[in-house]
Amino acid sequence: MRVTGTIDLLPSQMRLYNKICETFFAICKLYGYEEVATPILEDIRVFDRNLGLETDVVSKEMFFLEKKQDETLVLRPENTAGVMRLCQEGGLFQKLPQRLAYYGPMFRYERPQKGRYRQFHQFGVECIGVASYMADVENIQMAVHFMQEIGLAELTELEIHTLGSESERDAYKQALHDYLLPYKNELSENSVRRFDKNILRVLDSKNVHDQKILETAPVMRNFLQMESAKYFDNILESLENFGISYTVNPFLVRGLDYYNQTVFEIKTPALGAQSAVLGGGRYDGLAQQFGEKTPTPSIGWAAGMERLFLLAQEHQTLSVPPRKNIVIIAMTEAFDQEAQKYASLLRKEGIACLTVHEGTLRKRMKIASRLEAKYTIIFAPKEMENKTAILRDMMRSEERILPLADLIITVKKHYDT
RNA sequence: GCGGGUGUAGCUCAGUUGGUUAGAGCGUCAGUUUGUGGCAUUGAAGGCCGUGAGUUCGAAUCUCAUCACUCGCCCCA
Repeated sequence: MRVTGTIDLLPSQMRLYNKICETFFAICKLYGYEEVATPILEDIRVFDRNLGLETDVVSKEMFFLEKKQDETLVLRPENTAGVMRLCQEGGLFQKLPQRLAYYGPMFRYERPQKGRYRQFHQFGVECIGVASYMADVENIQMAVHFMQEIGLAELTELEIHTLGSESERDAYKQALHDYLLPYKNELSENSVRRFDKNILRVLDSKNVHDQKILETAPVMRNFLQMESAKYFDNILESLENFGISYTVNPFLVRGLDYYNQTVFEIKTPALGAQSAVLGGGRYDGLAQQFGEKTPTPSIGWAAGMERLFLLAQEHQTLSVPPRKNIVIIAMTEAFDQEAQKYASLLRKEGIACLTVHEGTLRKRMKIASRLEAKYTIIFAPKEMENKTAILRDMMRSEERILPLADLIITVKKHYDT
């Protein structure tokens, strides 16, 4: 009985899964991002105020653990706040800039759906302490690069927007509120809810009448001061120069309160309702929540492993290498020891090797085949009399008889070809 | 939290207006000159028809409940 909202991964799936992980960390290495790890368990205070008390993630989606005295523990619902905590407690804010990466399980108590699970895994990167817009560009470039490397570039697209500074955003929200208020009883039920909860989300309404009202609504762009506008334009210009295509989505609103200025998402139409596979943005104010005296320019993103995995699996965008095992078959028990001995020798050479001890030769060959054997070595009575063994190339269906003394060196020679 | 759909073999699914021993394909296992895998072929095993109650002479099939999965809404990765 699997717990609701969790998934198992079979060996065959795990290979693709690991390939995605390896790709992520290879990208991190190329951009100079170092891996960190924080606990899955955190004090609730890491998240509640920092993500926003009114956000869904905090208000209804966290897994609580039994209270011990006056501390309340939760399973982390995301990891940007956790990384900020790590930076503070590990003294990393003293040595800026920091470029950090993480991977691990996150937990949100939601209704499971395709690509949405209660335990899911996020890849994330955070660039802390670089105020230049080049940090944004680098970060986004990295995200796009990651998509390309796992073959999802064709299936996804980048959307970007800016929320401006906190004061600019507040001014805009106020203006939007003032504009929409007279229309409030005309708005769709959904938009009314958004009006009260997160007014920017009203902009994203699919309702035709709502859209008509929104046609003449104030736009964010006009509330940006010179500095913010220039910052955003610089990013867009750079993306174009680097050949990264994007769509400016003025309705892009992120679900966590700590974002300011640049926000972006990588979306796919191929996953049903779960269109976002990666999301991120700037969060210059978050470090202060963890004790920094002044705003610390920071930007990062997180990608959902399960969503990437589903896309890569369904669209077969990533090839996983064959296992390339060597399988040793001892045809009679008398050769078991010998088989193990040669298996050990091969492993010492860094070559993956298994032995098969049960059943008829036919049966054992089937097992070797299923183990994706590149070569099968057969220790058979007739050949063993002359200190030789059979080496079978499973792909080519060719065999030859080799002196035992040449076995290791021959396999080693052909293993990587 | 709110809607819709589906639960039959390891997997993907059939199962006719309720009617005797519940089927297929794939997979598994065992054979097909007992010293050779993939292909082909023969055969076998494998199901409390999600769970509980009800209607009925009789339920995989109808009703209710419950659980799980799934797709949307909301939100997000």
